[in-house]
Amino acid sequence: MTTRWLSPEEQRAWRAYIASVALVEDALDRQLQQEAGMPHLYYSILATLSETPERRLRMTDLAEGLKITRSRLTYAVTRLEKDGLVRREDCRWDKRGSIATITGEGMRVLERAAPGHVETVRALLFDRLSPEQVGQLEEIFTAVAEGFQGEDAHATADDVPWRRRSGKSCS
Amino acid sequence: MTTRWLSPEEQRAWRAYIASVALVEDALDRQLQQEAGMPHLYYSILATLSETPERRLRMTDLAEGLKITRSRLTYAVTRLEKDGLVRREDCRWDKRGSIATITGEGMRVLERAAPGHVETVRALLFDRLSPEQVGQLEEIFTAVAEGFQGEDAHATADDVPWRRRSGKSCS
DNA sequence: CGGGCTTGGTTCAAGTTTGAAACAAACCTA
DNA sequence: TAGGTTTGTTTCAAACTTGAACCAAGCCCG
Repeated sequence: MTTRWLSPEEQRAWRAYIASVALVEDALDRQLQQEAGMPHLYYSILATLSETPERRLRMTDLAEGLKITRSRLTYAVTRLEKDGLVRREDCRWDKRGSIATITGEGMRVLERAAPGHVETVRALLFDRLSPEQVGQLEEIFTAVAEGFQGEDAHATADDVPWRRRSGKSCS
Repeated sequence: MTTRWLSPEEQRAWRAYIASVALVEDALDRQLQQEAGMPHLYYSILATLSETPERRLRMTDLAEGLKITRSRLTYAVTRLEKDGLVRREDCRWDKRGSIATITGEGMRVLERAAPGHVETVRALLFDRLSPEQVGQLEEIFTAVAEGFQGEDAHATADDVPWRRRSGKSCS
């Protein structure tokens, strides 16, 4: 089948998207590195843990929630643990499991960094959008994210190079 | 001033955005790694060079166009050069300058990879959006990107941690 | 001309990410 | 219940990114 290239409008959209994502991620990383001494992902790990009822999450669930690989998470948590912001505990029900908890110190760092982070997100993104656009943004990326949901359910997953096969949640 | 936290809707939009960006970038990297043996950025470097009238660009211009740091580009071009897909030439007008050109082999690799890449972009993004949403996407990220334009022009740039100071284009 | 500042690019070490391989514990199932 | 498969996590080496430091080459102005 002959390739359906991107239309001019799609191309413009794609380019604007790619450029913005790079700029926003960079800016976010830089801001958080400055104010909290960690990149955005690490902040997100703390944030995710802090929002959980027990302030703890199994590694796999955390990785899935953040859409990152397990090994990336392992590395990040090891660093955060070294910094005393996160602690690892054993899972009582499943001896294979490892549970990450945010420490008091972790909470303090997070709370100290949060305002600046939110300000930055606003400055970079929301301040530049109309209320309708915020709604559109949500719909667009909800749709995009949905495209990935249940990936491994399909038998075709193996054929498709861009799909990541991964395990199921089980916390 | 007390922090203006994100509204629930903003929060949903932000999360969907963050998750999708991670998923899309990963999928893109994986697909290109499979089919072209290089990550998305490297493909973009080739693509950018190929679209230029002379199929060449100064390092700084290339870096600015792709919104990446010079050092990142240096590394990437070194690799691509090692693979024979890009060549470095001296800039005659400015002896400091270095110009990256895409080689014939680079063009071939690019052309071979392009259809699969476009397919993937469609599958991940455009196939999931209505025509109106494509327009919205473009407007949203054009606005976001514009927020960064002329960064260094402002005297306040130094105060703001998320801004990257960089030189002007001069090709 | 002769510093001194700016610009274009690379280099280097430290940090991060990737993907495959290794392990161990849980889960079948015959 | 033994043996094989799946699941949860880590490990390891190779690749990549970051930011600061460095080196030239252009520029500017007295």
